[in-house]
This record gives sequence, C-alpha cells and structure tokens, in this order.
Amino acid sequence: MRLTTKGRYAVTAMLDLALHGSDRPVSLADISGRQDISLSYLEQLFAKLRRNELVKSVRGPGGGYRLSRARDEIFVAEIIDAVNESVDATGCGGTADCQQGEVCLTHHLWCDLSKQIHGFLSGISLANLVERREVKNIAARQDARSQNPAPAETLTLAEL
Amino acid sequence: MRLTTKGRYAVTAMLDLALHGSDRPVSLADISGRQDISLSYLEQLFAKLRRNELVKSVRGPGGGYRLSRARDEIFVAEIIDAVNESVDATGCGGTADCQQGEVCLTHHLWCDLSKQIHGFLSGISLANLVERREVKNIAARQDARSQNPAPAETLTLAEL
DNA sequence: GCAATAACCTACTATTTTAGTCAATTAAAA
DNA sequence: TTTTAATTGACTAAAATAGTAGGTTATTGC
Repeated sequence: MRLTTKGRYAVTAMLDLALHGSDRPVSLADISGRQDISLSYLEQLFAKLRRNELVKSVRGPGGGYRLSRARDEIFVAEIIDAVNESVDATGCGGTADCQQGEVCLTHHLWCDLSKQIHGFLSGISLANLVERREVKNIAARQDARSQNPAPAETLTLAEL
Repeated sequence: MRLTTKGRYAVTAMLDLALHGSDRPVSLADISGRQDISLSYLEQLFAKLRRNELVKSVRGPGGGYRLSRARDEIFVAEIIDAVNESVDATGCGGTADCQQGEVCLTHHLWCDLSKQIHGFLSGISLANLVERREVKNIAARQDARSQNPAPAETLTLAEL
C-alpha cells in the first residue's frame, strides 16, 4: 500500500478543479500555479484521471479540464485508485496466496485495514471537502496570491 | 505514508513470537523458516524492534527473542512505527508547512486519514490476533509443515 | 489561413526506498 | 572450546517516485 505525493497531488488537483471549475474549464497551468505542482507531472496524473473518467478535457485556447461528474459524486478513494493502483494493504492484492500459494499469518489483518481505509476515503466526496471551512480559507489565500503574480516572472525571458 | 512488506514482515514476525515464545526465546532462524522471511532481513527488522523496546534478546545457544511486554500490551501500530517511521499520511509529517511554509489544500484530509489508520491499528494487540480463529488455523498449518522439514535440505551441503 | 493556446503523448532520468545479501564480530551455553 | 545465535555494518539489484524534455494534435480568435 502506498500513499505518497502522487495520490495527494491528484486529490489536491481535483479539489482545485472542484473549487474553480464551476463555469469554465481549468487549465493545468492554473492548477500548477495555485498548488505548486509541476505542470508536466500534472499532465501525467490527468492522463490517468481522464482514462478513469473522472475528468473531461477541452482542447485549445480557453480549454482545460472539467469534472466529469457532479462534485458530490466523486470520492477521494476513486481519485487515489485512479493514479495509484489501489489503497490495498495486503501483499497479495487480496488473492490470499501470500505464503507459497496459501494465506499468510497476517492476511486477514491487512484485509481489515484495507477495508477500513477504503471505507473512510469512499465516504468523502469533493463536495464534502469544498464545504469545509479550512478548505475555503486556504483556497481564498491561494486565489489572492495567484491574482498578484510576482513581477519578477516577466523578466526571466529577457534574461535568456 | 507507506505500508509495504517491511511493516507486514515485522507484524508477522512479532505475531509468530507471540504464538511460540511463551516458554523459551524464539530464534530468528525459526521465524524465518515458518514465515518465509529472509534471516538477514529479519535481523535488520529486529534491530529496530529491539531499539524500540518491543523485544528483548537472549544470545547464545537456545537464545533468541522474547516480547518485552505482555501480548495484550503490544499493539500493531507500535510495531509498524518501529520499523517504518510512521503511518502518517501527510506530506509534511504533521508540521502543516506543506505549501511554501503554509498549510496545503488537502492537509486536513490527510491528518484525518492518519488518525483513522492509527486509531484502527492502535486498537489491535498481539493478544487480539492470537485469539482469532484464522490465525490459530494458519499457525497450526505452519507448525505442522516446519516439523516435517523437506529432506532435500540435508542434501544441499553435499552438493557443494 | 495563421498564430496562439493548451491538451496529449512518449521517452528519459535522478533520487529514494525496498528488500534484500554478505561478511565479520560478540556473547553465552553445553 | 566449540557451537549457537544475536549484533553490526557495508553493500546491492530492482522498483517506484517525482519529476524533465521535447514533440504532436486540436481548437479558437484574429
């Protein structure tokens, strides 16, 4: 079982989409700027999210990504599954052949744990997260920052 | 957050100790044979378990390891923590400085998840596991197998 | 039609972690 | 005094993570 920045980035990006994508598509460049995630890395993650039908893409100027379902119909567990294989805690992937074709001593414990984690993350939708006070506050902070971009950025081209 | 074979091996080995270590110390060679875990790798894991005061060692012939506390006072979460750093799901390790010194959009979600996992694994002791029917059955199977070692093993020395 | 935008795709890479192996040393019991 | 078994440290192959780089394709506004 693994939960690393890959899964965290994916959930963060999807939440950003949920927060900003109500009227028009959101570009990965926007998400990259607000959430400090590498654009190229976001592209890889969104390729998986799209294959798993969690987002729809719109190409061309003004394009970007939209959620493919309503916010209250997309759950955190799905997002992590889409980029991360699974939140399974067993070594055998649930096939119960952990020790030479037979079940190992702690198999059932890891099964129980997997159910616990999956149940928890399956109960949280993007809508739930958007409603949270802390999320609103942090989003407001991020929006304020991205509307005042650092003026130094326009100089970097001239420096080349 | 990571839960890989390292943590699973550690819990399995500790459970083996709980099952077989009531009267005398259990050697890592015994655990290695019953649980199919590399002896050298077990040595690494038990060095950490000993540093975290979960086991005591007895050197010399007939030596091995014992639990340093009663079975109902050792919890799965402690074992994983001992070998695995932690079961923390946040990227910042709980310090809430995930995004340029400030809290990131999904920080609270990962905190909640960490609490969930830790709560679950802190509620399960080695005594709880020993009592489970499936664990008893699997342990019986493993004991039967290790009492009838494959005769081929005595030939390997002669083959060299 | 043309330039700009932004998704899309493929391949490559540095770093870290995992899951070990190997060799040597130390302590205790028989 | 030999054997057993813990203890220590260094080393390694393979995999996963967290990217980077460079190009192609589709769409829009001018």
